[in-house]
Amino acid sequence: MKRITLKDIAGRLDVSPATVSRALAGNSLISEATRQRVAETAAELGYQPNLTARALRRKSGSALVLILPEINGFFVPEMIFGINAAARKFGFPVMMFLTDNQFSREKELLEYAVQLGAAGVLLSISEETSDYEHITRFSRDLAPVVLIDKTADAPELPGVTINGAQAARDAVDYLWRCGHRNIAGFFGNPQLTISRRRKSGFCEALGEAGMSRPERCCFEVSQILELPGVFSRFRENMPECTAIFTMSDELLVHTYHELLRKGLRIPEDISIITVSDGFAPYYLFPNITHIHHSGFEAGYHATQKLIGMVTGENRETAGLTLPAKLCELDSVRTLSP
Amino acid sequence: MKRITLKDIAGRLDVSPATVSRALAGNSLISEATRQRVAETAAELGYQPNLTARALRRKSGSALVLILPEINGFFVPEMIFGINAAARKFGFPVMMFLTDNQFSREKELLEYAVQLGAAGVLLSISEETSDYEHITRFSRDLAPVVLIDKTADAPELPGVTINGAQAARDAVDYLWRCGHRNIAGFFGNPQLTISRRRKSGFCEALGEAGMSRPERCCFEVSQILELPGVFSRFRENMPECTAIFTMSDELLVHTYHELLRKGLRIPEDISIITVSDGFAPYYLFPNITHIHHSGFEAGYHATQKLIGMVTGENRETAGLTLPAKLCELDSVRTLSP
DNA sequence: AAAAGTAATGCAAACGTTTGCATAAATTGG
DNA sequence: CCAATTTATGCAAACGTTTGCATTACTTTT
Repeated sequence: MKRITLKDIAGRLDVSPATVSRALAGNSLISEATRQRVAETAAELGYQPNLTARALRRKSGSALVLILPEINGFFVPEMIFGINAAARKFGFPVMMFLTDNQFSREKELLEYAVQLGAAGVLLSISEETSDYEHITRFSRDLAPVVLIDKTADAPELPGVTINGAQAARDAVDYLWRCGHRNIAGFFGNPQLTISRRRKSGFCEALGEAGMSRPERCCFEVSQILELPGVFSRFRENMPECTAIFTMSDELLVHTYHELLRKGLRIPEDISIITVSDGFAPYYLFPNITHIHHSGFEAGYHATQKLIGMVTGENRETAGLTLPAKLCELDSVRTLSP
Repeated sequence: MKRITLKDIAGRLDVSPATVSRALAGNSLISEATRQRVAETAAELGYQPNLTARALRRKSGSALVLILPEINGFFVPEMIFGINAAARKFGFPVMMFLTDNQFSREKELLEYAVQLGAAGVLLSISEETSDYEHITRFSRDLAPVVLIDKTADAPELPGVTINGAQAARDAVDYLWRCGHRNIAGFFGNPQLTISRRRKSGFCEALGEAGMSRPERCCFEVSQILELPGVFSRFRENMPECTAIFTMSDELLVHTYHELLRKGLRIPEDISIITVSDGFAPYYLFPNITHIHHSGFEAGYHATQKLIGMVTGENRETAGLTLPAKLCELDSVRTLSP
């Protein structure tokens, strides 16, 4: 089927394609009468603008490119939902790509974003990424970039994330107030800024509470498959542990599984607290006390910020730190002194 | 920064843009010598093709459009992973959109796919969709469509999914073999073909095993928030129930939660089996016996099929039914007769 | 009534590629 | 050595939109 173009409408009405274009765009130079007629015939013929041609003429498309290291069932779905909500609100399509946590692929995909004429890029950096030059270059020369969730320590790159250190501190403080003195923390890949931030918040809070060498209480899990091994080490090193902090939902559910497998009851034998977007905590039993971090909000705000930069309405490139809030459920026991 | 175009390369080498285009495309008309020189200068200048211009000239882009009703943490992430794997392998970008399970939005997005010049569409239909005319029209006039996971009973539209009825039968047969005679089934929105198929498989299997009125054992949950209410009804109606079948991961984890909340032990007090892509079953405890349905495979095959249709290599529009396999873990108890 | 201004529209180029056709140069055959 | 063929390249149009700059037809001012 041949697609209807501006020329077809123009031909029907005996006006020029330019007039039709302007009429549909609501240009004030066009008389109300023709605007009407154009709108009618466009509807009648079922005209659909060719966004490819438009993008070519305008020298840049309207699509946002979303680059994620991977897609798992935790946090990412809600974040994508938020991204989509904001993108739809402002009429931007979203193209999604996965880097599989590979630096080389992250670079390739940024180049690909150039080829596609992306209006802007939402990037969650890969585990392997420690050099941000490809990103700064892209954002300087080509299109705005906003980092999301897995952000970097690069001040010139705006990022949207929670204050991970604070979230970890809040968790530790809460456990401490509940009487826990023997607290373990489970963290993801230490390569990632996000892991380091949460770990340092955790350690600082323990240190300030008077613990010496809080690093002893930290367990790092680069790949989720390593968890059972790390968990065994944890059991050997901290047999008296009364509470666990996990820095993500993924660590939570797998740690939960290990705990139940060892016959430990939550929270009678051991307490657990996590950072979460609030889904997993509700389908585990008992419901898991957590520091709530909305994936939807992160996605929505990052996209809104990016669109602001794309349209030029928002020039400031400061990042955004989202609040995280304690959500007290049933997985932490209060110890009597 | 100005992007490098074919003309820039052509200017440097004193050849025409046409020659450069052909050289880079590997056209055999171009001499080996110039092909070399072109390749070198292209690399030197950092040429990146403008895919927008290419799409305009070719009258259709290379992007695949993925339309999903929603994005949750179950099944969808793996499916997207599979889609991305196949799309990358063949060099197709993927644009993702969500319908929020609204029919009107599904239609809008299909139109939008036209505007974007999609090469093909992967569609998982919304809960509200019962009329497929917009889809058949699109696939007839514009670009190929492959339905995925949430498919329709429309023979002219190729779909990739599991044999849901068979999966449900397998689950029932297994429970029956384990000695269970009082089996309940939990199903999603009955509007969806996928729910109806699984439910009918469930009922048929129970019927063939000798149960009268197997519909009594079916519980339908349109919105996951309704689950607690439906679960209460289940407890009243089937107090002697010894085993539960859930048709999806989402139903599984929430049912699991309700069971534990009521103090029921799995599998001592009650057995549970589900259809799953094999993630949730491993992080719950005990590990959940399930009929395994790979989301990755579904996504990968659907995308491969779509690309085959796009490139014209694969003309046949028959759907694909993926195998589902029993994975025996620890959540089903064998009852002694 | 001529000059100046305003309103509505058209012309044509441009965005970067691709491709049918023409052409030029090199090679072959007679 | 000329004609026929092959090989390599260029020209120009096309894809559908947008937009600066004319142009036309009115209306207002002097």
